[in-house]
Amino acid sequence: MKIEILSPDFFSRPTLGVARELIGKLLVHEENGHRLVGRIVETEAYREDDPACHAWSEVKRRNSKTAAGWRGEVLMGEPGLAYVYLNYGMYWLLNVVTEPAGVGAAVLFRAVEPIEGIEVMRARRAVRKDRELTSGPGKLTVAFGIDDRHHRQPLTEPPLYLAAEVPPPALRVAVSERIGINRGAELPWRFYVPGNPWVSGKRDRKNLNELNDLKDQKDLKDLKDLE
DNA sequence: ACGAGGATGCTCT
DNA sequence: GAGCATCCTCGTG
Repeated sequence: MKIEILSPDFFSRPTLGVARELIGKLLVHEENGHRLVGRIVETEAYREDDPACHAWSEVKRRNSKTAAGWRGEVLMGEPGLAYVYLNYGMYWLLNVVTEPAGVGAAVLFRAVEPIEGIEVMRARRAVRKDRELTSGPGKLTVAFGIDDRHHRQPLTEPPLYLAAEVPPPALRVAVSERIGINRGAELPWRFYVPGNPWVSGKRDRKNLNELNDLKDQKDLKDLKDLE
């Protein structure tokens, strides 16, 4: 499999476009002599002007000097860095920082399809079906061995990085509202591969709107920067 | 098949 | 003390 590591330039762009284009890309972790590879099948965008974004209160407060030690400070940092945080006290969630430095935004990785190193993933995840290995944001970090150690690390170089498959796979991309949030819940900023078994949540979920149908939605204004 | 509830810890009020 | 970008188990039908 021929792959090309994504550079910081890829992430230094409008967040919705990055989130959409990350669908089909690869998440790779090289560790202990083995290589874990997953194809990204579900992402969510979290933008600075978005009440669900962890940079929201900080931006609203117009506190340009972010307090040292604030975990979300990296969101305002260089594109391509990892933002990793503990959610519900138990699960590390992986994001990649987007947009130029100074803008607080990121893309959350919600699901990947196992491609390589599946034995290691099975060993880390005590589940019966392979479909359960990486079909959720907390599941995939366990399967890939991602935790606090990766916070602030660049995802543009080994051992943990994002890459494009050459040639790229032909995948459909669908859009829906984001999962598990209250504020900003109506924004259609979740991207996924319709029908892929590793997409999180219940199967046959509603909202199978194809991306091309977004013209008909009133959120076109927000999605303008997908071009 | 589906829903309710518990585990568990950090952040903000 | 509440809320949280979750996951799993154990009820019930």
